[in-house]
Amino acid sequence: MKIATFNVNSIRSRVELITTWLRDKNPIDILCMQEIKCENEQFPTQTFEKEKYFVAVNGQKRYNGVAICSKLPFDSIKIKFDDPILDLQKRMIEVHVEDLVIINVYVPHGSSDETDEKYIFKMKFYDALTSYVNELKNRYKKIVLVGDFNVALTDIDVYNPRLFQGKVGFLKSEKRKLKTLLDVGLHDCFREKYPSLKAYTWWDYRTAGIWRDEGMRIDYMLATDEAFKECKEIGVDIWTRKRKSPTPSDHAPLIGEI
DNA sequence: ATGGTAGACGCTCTA
Repeated sequence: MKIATFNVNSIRSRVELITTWLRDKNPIDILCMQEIKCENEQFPTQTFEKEKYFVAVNGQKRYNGVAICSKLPFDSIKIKFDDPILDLQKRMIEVHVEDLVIINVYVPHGSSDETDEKYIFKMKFYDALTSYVNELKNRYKKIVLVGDFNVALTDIDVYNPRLFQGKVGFLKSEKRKLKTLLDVGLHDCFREKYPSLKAYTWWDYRTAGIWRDEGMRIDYMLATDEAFKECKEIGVDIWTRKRKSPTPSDHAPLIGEI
């Protein structure tokens, strides 16, 4: 099945572009979205149902919010993770589809520097997420954790490593947190399939970096051994990101076939 | 050079 992770930067302003993309470009089975920026009642559930998707939403006013749309039925929707950090904002949603556990996460951005309380929250969020996945691994073999992780891991994941020195999204401490999460037993599907391929998932609106491919790889599909074994193809789809109208998200979807 | 754009919301915050 084709699984996509896509930070949509407001679903209400993006729904038209996304449905066009879903119809014309990619038969996506499971679409995981972050930053839907609306409450559950405001989510265009019926639009996705018309496209033959089952819908699961963990919405939040103004900021954050995540959702999963699936062509295949899921038996449960998890939006509470019994953790004060993970549950503070609406940043996670989990569904079980066939023998796969799909977790969709929007990791905190972290604001401007390491001393910012939002950055501290990002560090704590990584610790809590790592503990959660570590525990979940005892009960499920095939786990796919996708989303916006707001960290680029290595120099090939940013267009100019020198420029990103000391910038949130490329700091040593947050890279270490993401590596620790991977060390629980998750594969960075894209990077393991393509060890040296440049493929960004985000380009800054402000510098119009998309036109010079000045971006970062901050969206990931992470999978346990058993799920990664079945990962046939994976790549970034820049079709929506290159539209001039309607305005695209600043992220592009990462699509993996598992 | 420390900007720039975009979105939700409401006289600003977040990314």
